[in-house]
Amino acid sequence: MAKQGYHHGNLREALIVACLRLVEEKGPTGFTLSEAARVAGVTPAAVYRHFEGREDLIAAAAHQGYEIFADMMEEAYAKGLPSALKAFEGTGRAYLAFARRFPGHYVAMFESGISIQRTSELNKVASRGLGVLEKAAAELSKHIPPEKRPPPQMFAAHIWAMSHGVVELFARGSPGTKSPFPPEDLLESGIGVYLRGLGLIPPDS
Amino acid sequence: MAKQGYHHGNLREALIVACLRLVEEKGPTGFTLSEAARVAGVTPAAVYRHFEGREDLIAAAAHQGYEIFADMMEEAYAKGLPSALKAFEGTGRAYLAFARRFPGHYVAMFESGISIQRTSELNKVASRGLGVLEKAAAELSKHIPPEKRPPPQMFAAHIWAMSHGVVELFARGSPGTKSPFPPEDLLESGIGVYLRGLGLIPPDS
DNA sequence: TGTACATCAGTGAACGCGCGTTCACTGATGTAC
DNA sequence: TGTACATCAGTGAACGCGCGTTCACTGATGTAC
Repeated sequence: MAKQGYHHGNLREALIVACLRLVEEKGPTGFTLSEAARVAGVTPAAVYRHFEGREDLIAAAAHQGYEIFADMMEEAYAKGLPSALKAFEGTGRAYLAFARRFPGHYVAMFESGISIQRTSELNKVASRGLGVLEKAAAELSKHIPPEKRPPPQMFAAHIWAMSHGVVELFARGSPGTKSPFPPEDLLESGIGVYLRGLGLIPPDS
Repeated sequence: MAKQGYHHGNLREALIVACLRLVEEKGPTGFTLSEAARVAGVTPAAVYRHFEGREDLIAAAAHQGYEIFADMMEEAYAKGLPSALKAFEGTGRAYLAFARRFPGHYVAMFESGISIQRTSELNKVASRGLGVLEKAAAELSKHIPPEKRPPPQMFAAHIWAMSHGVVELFARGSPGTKSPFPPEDLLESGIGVYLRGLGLIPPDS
C-alpha cells in the first residue's frame, strides 16, 4: 500500500481503499477527493489518471461493494441448499453480515447517494445481489399453497426492508438509536416471526 | 414568507422552512447555511441571530420533525383504540405516512447525520414517537400467551425496522430501487404477515 | 549490453468558487415620559 | 401627541479555508534496435 518511488504501483486500488476508509469514518458527507489522495500519499491531481472525479471514485467503491455483496449472497444461498428455507434465511443473514464486515462499502452503496443507474455495469452487479434474494424467495414460495402464496418479489422485498432497517437503525452508529438486542438476534427473530406468518415454520418453537 | 422591509418578522421559522426544502431537494449533503439564508431572502450572517450555526439549524428542523412525528404516532394510536391490534397497525402505517408527507423533516431526522443525543430536548421529543410504538407493542403483546410472548421492545423494533427499510428502499428516490409494489401495500402486507407469525391474526384471510 | 525514445503515471502550481463565521455597523421597532 | 432612547434584527464587507479541477511539466518505466 505504501508508494515506492515516483510510481505508485497500484494507485487505483489504493484510492478505493482510502475512499472506503474515509467514507466509513466520516460518512459520505465527509468524504473528499483531496483527502483520499492525501491518504494514498499522492497529489489530488493524480486521482484523475484513474477516475473521472469525485463521484466516479465513490461509484467505483460502491461497485466493488456490490460485487462482494453479490458473492456473499450467492455463497449463503448455496450453503443453505438443498433446503429452500435455510437458503432463504441464509441470504437474509448475509445482508447484515455484509454490512458488518464491509461498513465502508455499505456506506458507499447505500448512503452515499450515488445512483445504481449511473452505469449499466453498476446496475448489473447491483441486481445480481438482489437477484439471489428473489430467487431464494421464489424457491421458498413453492412450499406455500398456491392460493395463499404472495408474489415472491414481495416477500423478498419484505425481508430486504427488514434487513436494511435493522442495519440502519441498530447496527450502525445511527442517531443514538440503541436497542437492548444485538442486531443479529433482532434480524434472526424478525425473519423467524415473518416466516411463521407465511406458514413456512411451524407455529411453536 | 416574503420579508416586509428591514425586519423579517419570523425569520427563524422561515429559515427552518428553507432548510427543509433544501434538504429535501438536494439531500443533507447539498444543504448549506448560505443557501438557506438566500432562500429566506436574508444575509447569511442573519442566521446567527437565531441559530448557533449550520448544525444547529438542521437540528432545529429535525426537532420540529420529531414533534410532528410523535403527534402523528399518538393520533394513529388513539384512533385504533380500543383495539390493541388496530392501534398497533396504525402506528406502523403512520411511520410511512409521515415520511411521505414530511420528506424534508424525514431527511433532517434520519439522514442528515445529526445525533439524537445532541440535546436532551431533542432526545426527549425523539423518544416520544418511538415510545408510542413501544406502548402499542406492549399492549398488543398481552394478547399473546405469556410463554411464547417475545419482549414488546423487540417486536416494536421489528416493525420499526421494516417500516424504516420500506421507506428508505422503496418510498424515497433511493438508488434506482424500484419495487413493483407501492410502499404502502408493501408495508401493510409485511406487517400483516408478521402479526400472523405472532399468532395475533388468524392464519387465513 | 547499451542507447534512444515513446509511454504514461505522477507532480506542483494555479484557478475560481462557495462555504461558514466574525465584526462593527445601521435601520426599524417599541417604550418611557 | 411628540420626542428621546434602548433594544435588537438585520446588513455588508471581510476572513481564511479547503474544495474539485486544469494544465504544462517531469521523472520512471519499458521497449526497439
